[in-house]
Amino acid sequence: MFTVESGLLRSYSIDNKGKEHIYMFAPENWIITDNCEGDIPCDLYIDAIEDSTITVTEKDFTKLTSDRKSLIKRINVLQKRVIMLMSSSAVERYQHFVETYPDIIQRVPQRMIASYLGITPEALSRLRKEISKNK
Amino acid sequence: MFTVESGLLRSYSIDNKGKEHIYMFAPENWIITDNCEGDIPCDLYIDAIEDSTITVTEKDFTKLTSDRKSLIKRINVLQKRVIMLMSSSAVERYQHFVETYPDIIQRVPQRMIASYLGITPEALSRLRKEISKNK
DNA sequence: ATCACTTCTTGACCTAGATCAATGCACAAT
DNA sequence: ATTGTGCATTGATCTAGGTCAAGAAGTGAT
Repeated sequence: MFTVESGLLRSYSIDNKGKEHIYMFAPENWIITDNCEGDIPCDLYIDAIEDSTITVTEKDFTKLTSDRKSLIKRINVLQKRVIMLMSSSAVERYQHFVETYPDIIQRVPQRMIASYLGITPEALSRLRKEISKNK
Repeated sequence: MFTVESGLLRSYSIDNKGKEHIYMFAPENWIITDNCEGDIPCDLYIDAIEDSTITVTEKDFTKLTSDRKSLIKRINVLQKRVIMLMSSSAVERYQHFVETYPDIIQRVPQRMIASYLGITPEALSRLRKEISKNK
């Protein structure tokens, strides 16, 4: 976990085509971290855009209150979502959604899943058809 | 702040064309909230997709530690980012970025801003040209 | 001054997904 | 049984932004 005293850092991911996607900028007084918990790979790189002075803090998950843990978990979900929205196609986002929330998919109408994925119901319908065809 | 005991909730925003964008689903044992702090409008609606039982907790920002406040602030930034990625055009995202981080725009190369916005450097170049023309 | 390197711009073309309009299909109410 | 009403599907067309390739313009090293 880095606290930026001066300068400017960035965190970014690299997608499967080697393309960078900047996740966030961290100027003076910002905190930047990869938000990774233990096992899960975070796919987030951090480097400096300007000469910077930073202080490094060890994040100690064992010491976190359950309340803070749940906030961090939420940040991780959102982080994944931002990265997916920037770097994945509708098909990839749908497949990721199915894997991550297999139960929810049974319980909500398709137009809502489309809305969550950021596409139209029409696009979702076609994309599902395509997937089942290639199965 | 709602804790879902059973059932399924969703939170969503409505864009300027009246279109809904689901921000997240909340099944059993999830916590869902609008993450709004006092003054800022959050543009996030919550309702139930299935019959649900929930417990309501007042979030009391005055009692939050500064550490938790900074986590919540980060969530709000991410939330805005997800909603923008789903519902706004590249031009709108760029303009929002300029307004929100006027200083950063001077300090990083354009291709990085493009990368942050989720578009290519070429698209950003054209979009800036277009904006300056219509100014 | 020149070469190498990188960023930004511009042009031509292409593709994923949006939009609009029509149809089919389930389920509920009478 | 029939009439609605909302959801999913399909087709035709359109468009924002991507891709690829070629300049232009700035910067640093020799």
